[in-house]
This record gives sequence, structure tokens and C-alpha cells, in this order.
Amino acid sequence: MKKKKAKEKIKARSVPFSQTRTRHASETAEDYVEAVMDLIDETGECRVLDLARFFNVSHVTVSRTVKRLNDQDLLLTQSYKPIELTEKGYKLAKKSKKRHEIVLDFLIKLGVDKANAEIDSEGIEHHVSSKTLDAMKRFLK
Amino acid sequence: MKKKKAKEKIKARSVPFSQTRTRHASETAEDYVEAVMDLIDETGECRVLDLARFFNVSHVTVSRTVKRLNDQDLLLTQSYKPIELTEKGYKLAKKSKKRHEIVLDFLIKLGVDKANAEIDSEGIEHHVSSKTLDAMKRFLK
DNA sequence: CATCATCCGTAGCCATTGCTACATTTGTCC
DNA sequence: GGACAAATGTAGCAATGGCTACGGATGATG
Ligand SMILES: [Mn+2]
Ligand SMILES: [Mn+2]
Ligand SMILES: [Mn+2]
Ligand SMILES: [Mn+2]
Repeated sequence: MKKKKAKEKIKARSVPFSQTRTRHASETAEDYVEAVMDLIDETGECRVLDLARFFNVSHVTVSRTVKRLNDQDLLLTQSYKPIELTEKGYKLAKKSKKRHEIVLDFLIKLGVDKANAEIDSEGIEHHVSSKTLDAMKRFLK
Repeated sequence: MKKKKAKEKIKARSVPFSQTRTRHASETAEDYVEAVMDLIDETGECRVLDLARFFNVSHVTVSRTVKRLNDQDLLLTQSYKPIELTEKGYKLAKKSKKRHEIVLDFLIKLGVDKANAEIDSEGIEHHVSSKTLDAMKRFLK
């Protein structure tokens, strides 16, 4: 057995994990801007408590995250005022929502029931490369 | 526009996000036990530094995580000794590895190149319900 | 068996994301 | 306008998962 040689090759396999960590880091931003866009679209405005109910977390968690996304130039916030999207945030929201819809439609066409497809697509969407997204689009056609 | 009615329905959409958070919580455990199994299989033993290279993180991050998984009865550790799997850890590793392989094979059969399929499957695997996994298996046949 | 490189543990820092408890602001209703 | 309810902010705690710096343990080599 070439077990010493095997040990030397371990580092080469770390790329997917590094990439997955990077993707997890943008996941909150993607979910939040998409939620803000949808809530404004559907109810006319987006409030801290709307997001808290939407994500099923406390208003404190939302308030803190919204402040960070404001610092990252994705959201616009003022105390006790509705939350708005920046241009940058709006672009990310459109892109994320489109990708999310493709993943959801793909799972349904694959034969997954709607309830499970909605749950799974909420996580899967953040781990889909442009190559995989293209493959899903081809399958949908 | 029925915007007040729209606000009332928001909470109903939180289920996928709650589920996604639950899945993220088990992600590290799944990746670790799978890695320990593979490293023992390929190199004869699994050391803290092997995992650090495998995941591309510091040995400190690995050491802390391994200790927690030991407390969760998934891994067996002693200071300065190789890391072993418990029965529970081994079962989780087998199940996770099988699921991971199905997701990877599925993406490749869908038309994704191997490099991207390996990256994407590393994240997607943790967000695949048994229903979606079944749909992927059907597609592979 | 002494030395030295490697491995691993500990201390302590930071960021993120969850929470409860409490304070403040805002808006509504009389 | 005052009172009350709802919305939002703030303080502070915990768990997780990154990191560097440092020191002790282990094992290989001469
Ligand atoms: Mn999502
Ligand atoms: Mn895995
Ligand atoms: Mn993984
Ligand atoms: Mn994920």
C-alpha cells in the first residue's frame, strides 16, 4: 500500500471545502436581499419584524444582520424606518431569485414534490455553480 | 391590493429556512466523519493535521471540532493519538458518503464537468432530502 | 539517549448567528 | 394630548468556526 503517497495528496482535495465555506459566507446576504425584494413587492414595504417572521428568527437577529448588510451597501436602513434595497442589493436579489427559481423548477421537474422541493432548493441554491445552473436550464428545456 | 392579507401569510414561508439552518448544523459532523473514514481507509490512520490539510483549515479548528464530535459520540480521540470513528460515527459516515456519491454522480450525468461537480456536490449533499435523493437515483437509472 | 523536527493542545482573539431581557420610539385611539 | 400597544433598538450571553502565538509531547535520527 502506498499510504505515504496517499497522505501527500490530501491537500489537493481541500478545494471544494474552501469553496463551500465561501458560499456559506454569502448565503445570508443572498437570502436577505431576496426576502426584502419579495416583501416590498408583495406587501408594499419591508420591516424588521416582517423579516423576523419570514425567516423565523428573533427581531434582534434581523436587526443586527440588516445593519451589517447596510454597511456592505446591499440594504438601506434608518432606525424605525422600512428597509430598502440599494442598487447593488437589488441586482443581487434579482440574480439570486432567478437562480432560486431555476433550482426549484428543476427539482419539481425531476419529480420531487413541491413541499420538499421548496425546502431543498432553499439550501441548494447557494451551492450551484454557473455550470450546474446551465445544466439545470438545459434539463428544463 | 391585499397587502395586509399578504403580511399575515409571511410566517408560513419560514419552514424552508428553519430546515436549512438545521441542516447546516449537522454539516460539519457529516463532513468530518466522512473525512475520517476516507483517511483511515486511504492512509491507514487519521491525524489532526491530516484533517487540517484535507479541509484547508488550521489544526486548531480541527482539534476543537474533533473534541466536540467526540462529546457527541461520533469520534474517539485521545491526546496525540489517531482519530477513530465510533459505531454511530461510522454509520453516519457510510450514509453521508453514499449520499455524497449519488449527488456527485447525478451532477456529472446531468452534464456538469467533474471539477465543478465535485465542488458543488460538497455543499449540495447536506441539503438533499430523501425525496430528492430518490429522484436523483431514478435519474441515474 | 540526546537532540530536533513534527504534531498537537491551550490561550485568547474575531466574526457570525442564534437567544432573552429591557429600553426607547412610533403610531393609534380615545 | 395622553395612554397604550407595537415596533425597533441595545445590552449581553452562548455556540460555532475561523485565526495566530506559544508551549508541551512524540517520535525519528544520529
Ligand atoms: Mn436560501
Ligand atoms: Mn462530504
Ligand atoms: Mn460537504
Ligand atoms: Mn449550505
